[in-house]
Amino acid sequence: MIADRKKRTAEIIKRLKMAYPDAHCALNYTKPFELLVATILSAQCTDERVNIVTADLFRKYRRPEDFVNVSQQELERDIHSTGFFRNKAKNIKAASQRLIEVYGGEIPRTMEEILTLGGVARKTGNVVLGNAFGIASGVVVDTHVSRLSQRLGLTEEKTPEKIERDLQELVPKKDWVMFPHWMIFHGRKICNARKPKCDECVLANICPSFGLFS
DNA sequence: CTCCCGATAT
DNA sequence: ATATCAGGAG
Repeated sequence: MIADRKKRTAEIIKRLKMAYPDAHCALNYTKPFELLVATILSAQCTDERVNIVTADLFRKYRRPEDFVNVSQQELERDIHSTGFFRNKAKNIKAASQRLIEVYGGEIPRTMEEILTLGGVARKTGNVVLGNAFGIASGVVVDTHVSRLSQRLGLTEEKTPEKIERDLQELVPKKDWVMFPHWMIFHGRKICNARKPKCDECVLANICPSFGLFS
């Protein structure tokens, strides 16, 4: 059962790695703090849109202090097009405040500490720790990783936390950071939410959901 | 579970 | 018109 899943996961990793050798974090950033802000903005928004917004945003706001000092209203205008702008502005300001007060303006390097920032849960924590610091704190489970893991039969769970636990059992720790990138690239290009292109999928012959959505 | 929310593809 | 996009909090 679990051994079979593990073997299939290894095959999935092998094929996706081959198909997407250039998979990477698609959010633009030049330092860990920028990746934290970009990832908060990426909730229910395409990373393409986030990159358009952060191009100007990171020119105007360079340090946590800059987000603390600006008015809620002005920050809302600056991030408006990413959606959920009231929550996101509030979360970015609160996280920046705590970064200054408790962590000397630096992003902490453990999941436990990152989770105290507010507006930041495991998904965002894993993105920042994995991509900015190279720390394999867990497996990023976003909408793509969630959807593909279910379709591929790697999990029957529904919540991100439970799916992540299953994936940590199946995916070798050395691949924890790259696995989500491969899954996300595949989710965007082939295994779409709406109409997956099963006829073009390199995983077709080992996918329990082959043809199910087309 | 609901709510937050604009931009885009279909 | 509607579903979906590197989610998180109450």
